[in-house]
Amino acid sequence: MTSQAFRRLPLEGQVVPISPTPATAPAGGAVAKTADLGDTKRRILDTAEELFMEHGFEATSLRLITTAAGVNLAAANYHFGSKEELFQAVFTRRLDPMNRDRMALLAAYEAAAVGKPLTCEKIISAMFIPALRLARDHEQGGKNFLRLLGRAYADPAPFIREFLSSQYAEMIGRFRAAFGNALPHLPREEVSWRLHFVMGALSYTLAGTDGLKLIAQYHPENTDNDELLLKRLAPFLAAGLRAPVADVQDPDHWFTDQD
Amino acid sequence: MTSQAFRRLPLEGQVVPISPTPATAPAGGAVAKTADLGDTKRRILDTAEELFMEHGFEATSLRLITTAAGVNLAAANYHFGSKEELFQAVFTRRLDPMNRDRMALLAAYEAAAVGKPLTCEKIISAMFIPALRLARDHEQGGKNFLRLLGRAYADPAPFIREFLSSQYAEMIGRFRAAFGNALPHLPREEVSWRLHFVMGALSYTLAGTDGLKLIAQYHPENTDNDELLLKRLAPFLAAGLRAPVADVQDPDHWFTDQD
DNA sequence: GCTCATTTCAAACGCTCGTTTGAATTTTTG
DNA sequence: CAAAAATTCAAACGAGCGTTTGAAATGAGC
Repeated sequence: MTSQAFRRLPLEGQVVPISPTPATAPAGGAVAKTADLGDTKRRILDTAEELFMEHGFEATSLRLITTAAGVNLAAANYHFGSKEELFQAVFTRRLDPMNRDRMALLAAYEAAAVGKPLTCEKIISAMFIPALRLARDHEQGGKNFLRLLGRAYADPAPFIREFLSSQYAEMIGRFRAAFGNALPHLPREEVSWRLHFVMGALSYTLAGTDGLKLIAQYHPENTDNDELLLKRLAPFLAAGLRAPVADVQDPDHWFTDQD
Repeated sequence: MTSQAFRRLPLEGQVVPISPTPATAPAGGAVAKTADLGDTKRRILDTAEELFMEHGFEATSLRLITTAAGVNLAAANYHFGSKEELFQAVFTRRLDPMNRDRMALLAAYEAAAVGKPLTCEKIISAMFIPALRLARDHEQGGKNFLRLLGRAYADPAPFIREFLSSQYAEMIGRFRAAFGNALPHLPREEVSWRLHFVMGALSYTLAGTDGLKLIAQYHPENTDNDELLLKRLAPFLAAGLRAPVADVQDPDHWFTDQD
């Protein structure tokens, strides 16, 4: 507490108010005259989003980011404080509005259903539609972010895990409750497990790593068919959610017979 | 090609023959007198497995591994050549026998079925049982490895992706064919997609990151219930695999109505 | 017991990393 | 236009990285 008392940070920095109209206003791209005003921050964010997606957090250096963005190395620390804070800023910019949309959409569905429980497909669509909007609106940046998000789910770095947990806590709680209402016969614990599986398939799909080159032979470059992808995933997950509960007390069926 | 002509490597190293009886012989643990013979290599492998699982590839340094293993830093490069080769050795040691078991089990099921197509549950169990055996046999090492494996699926490092692809190519092909026979009404492309989703949920579950603290409130320390976990996952996935095919040509149902 | 190959060890190499610094520059303000 | 604030810049810091080296220690074979 002696030498590093105050770090130089821009006065505007760190406080990132959620834009009231994030979808309609391109957030800085409309102003034509001073295109370079506040451009550094956005350029760093965009480039970091792409490179973090491509190489992961640890393997992406600030030098790589700032060089690719065409800005000075020190600008990253000046505008964001540290590499971790930059990483979080990349997420907050898009994840916060997306989860807000998800919860708003779920609430709209529930209000329209006036008490009746929603179908699983409906709840799943409340999770998917905001993700698809993100993928389409910011044409390439959005897709980069979804892949980055999918990979971050599996990143072992503690600060990433804690950050994502805090970002997702509220949304997960709402959707768990919704699935619980949609599947009243299912034990609450089973609902949690299946929501876990849903998140797994979703994040793995969004990550688009295609680790096993499973789909590559059919879609060597799956450029614009994120919709198609999620439209195949939704029925799969809905059917899984509605599956009969396994008899956990009778393990013999699964794991002993091998004929 | 002038200075790095030949690297010093142990004569036995790099060539890791698949043990004919990997499950019965503990592979080095039985010899009591010379417990330190060849112990360095195994200690490095075990420690690397645990630390790679805990921190990921990039964030785990060789110094961290060798210090925790109680061996000299240079021993890692001496026995394995490089950090990447050590990483691959960690995987090969367990992944190769596991996938071999999976294919053997699938073949045994198919032989017993004499031409009749297997059920999805049966095929899934051929994927799960060897993984469960791994989790139980080497009591803690196996579980560490499964979590490491789940995380590696989402790792963006190119050498990891290529390595896993080559390791999995044969097994995935066999299981895709099996699922194709089990679900003859499904287009082949749809089978590939659903196998992709299965791998996603499986890897996410095996990784055990529990990024969103979904299950934590019920199982703060899920120590010995990997079986339970996979027994919940199997019905979920089987139901998803059998789900009716989505009408891809009619996107309106999913993505336009929001009432 | 001597020889020779194998393994271990401490030390160093060159390099990249995230971060900091202080001056130069640009933008804003009065 | 001058003063002040905000931003950019080149340069450097200390630390940690993977890897290499050559000598010391340990093993096996005759």
